[in-house]
Amino acid sequence: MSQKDTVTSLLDAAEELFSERGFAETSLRNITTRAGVNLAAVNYHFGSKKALIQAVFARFLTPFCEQLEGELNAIKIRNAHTSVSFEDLLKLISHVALKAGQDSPRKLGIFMRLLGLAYTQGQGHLRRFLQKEYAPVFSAFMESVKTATPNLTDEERFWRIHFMLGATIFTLSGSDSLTAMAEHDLGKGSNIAQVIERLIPFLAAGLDAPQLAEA
Amino acid sequence: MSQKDTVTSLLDAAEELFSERGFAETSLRNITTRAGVNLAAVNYHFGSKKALIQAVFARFLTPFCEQLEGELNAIKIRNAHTSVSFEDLLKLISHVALKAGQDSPRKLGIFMRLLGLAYTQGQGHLRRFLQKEYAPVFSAFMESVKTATPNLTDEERFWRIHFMLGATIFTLSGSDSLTAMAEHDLGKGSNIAQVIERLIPFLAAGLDAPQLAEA
DNA sequence: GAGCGTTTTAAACGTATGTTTGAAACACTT
DNA sequence: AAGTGTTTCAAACATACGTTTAAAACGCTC
Repeated sequence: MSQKDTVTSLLDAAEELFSERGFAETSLRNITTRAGVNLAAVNYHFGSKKALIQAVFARFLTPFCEQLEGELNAIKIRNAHTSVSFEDLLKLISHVALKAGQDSPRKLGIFMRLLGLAYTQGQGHLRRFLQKEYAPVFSAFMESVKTATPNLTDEERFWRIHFMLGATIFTLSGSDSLTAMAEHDLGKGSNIAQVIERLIPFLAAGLDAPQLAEA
Repeated sequence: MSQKDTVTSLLDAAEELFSERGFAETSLRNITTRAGVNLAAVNYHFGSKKALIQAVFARFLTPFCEQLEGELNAIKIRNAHTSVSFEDLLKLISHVALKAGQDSPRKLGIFMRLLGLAYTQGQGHLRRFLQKEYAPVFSAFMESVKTATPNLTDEERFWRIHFMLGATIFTLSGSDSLTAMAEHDLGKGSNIAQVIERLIPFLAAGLDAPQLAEA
């Protein structure tokens, strides 16, 4: 009956509750109750609710970005003379993402939902935190995308990347309810890895779509 | 100096503030202050904050769905003997959407952001309201999509529709900040109509992507 | 086992929220 | 102009929130 320590329990509870209800709709009392710890524990261990939110992201994002950076360098070295295709990059990032959430199968879905919330809910402090903390790795990945898609104009690439981001975050963050819907309507469910398998050809085809003539 | 009546001012203010900050983060005092009316006006005219949220959606969605239903029937009659292509359906719905927000150019973006919030934020009452109120039109449109894409398995179509939904909601709801980003990074901004123009080929290509073999 | 830094606890604090109230102001018919 | 139903208003209400506090409990070294 190894009981987790307070900090881990808090992060676990906060992660789940935030992903279910959003940040503002989740109170510290909700979190501490589910974690089975005292209300004051959040402010004692993290300092504030905002800091707790950032810690939830950091726990997932820090190892994820380290892993991504490593694999990115590895593939660049491996393909020093040939070129890295965009589909290679897609597979690379989805592989790293799946591995980052491997301890619990739902983790990746939960985190994708959090990422969606980070985009949509106010939480200016969160955006600033993510920017300051993880921008370099993100930029490096974007540079690789750029050299992998030399046929696209910068503008077209910019927008298509965000179309892909939207499709990914939206469907993976809602994968719980979507697979439930699919199971109900079609009799066939899916797990998140299967959704990603379906997603990749869709994204690859979208990125390769015929380009409108420039103005 | 025609001053709008209280109900309209409240809906306008609520719409903007909700889309900027989310539902829970926007207080009735924020709304009534911006609307220039008394705090009690919300509960007098709408009954509660929840009812106000639903009213904001209804103001956009009711005419939108009526329009969509009409155009859908029209195109079905027009193409009684030929078939309606998926790209026709895409253009149809984007046309109706652009028209629905035509009075103010930002309206569509604002509403898309609200739609994204409806998906991500708790607000169970909202989902129930939207389901009860607008499910029939949505289903009719989906049926048309189904007959327009006979080559897709039900499962593949289900997922690709949601990939498309995600790309659309995500990029259109964030079109303000994304166009700002594009302007900053590339020196070229866009309006929402141009984003939709870029979106359509992307979505069409994704939907037509080669299909994996069934298990 | 005494002493001490760390952690947990129950209680309270101040503030902000959604909602209700009862009187005042208004619009409109007779 | 009186009367009536509707709308506005300032004030208060009860509740929930994030945060702080001071004491108690704990873990560990000497």
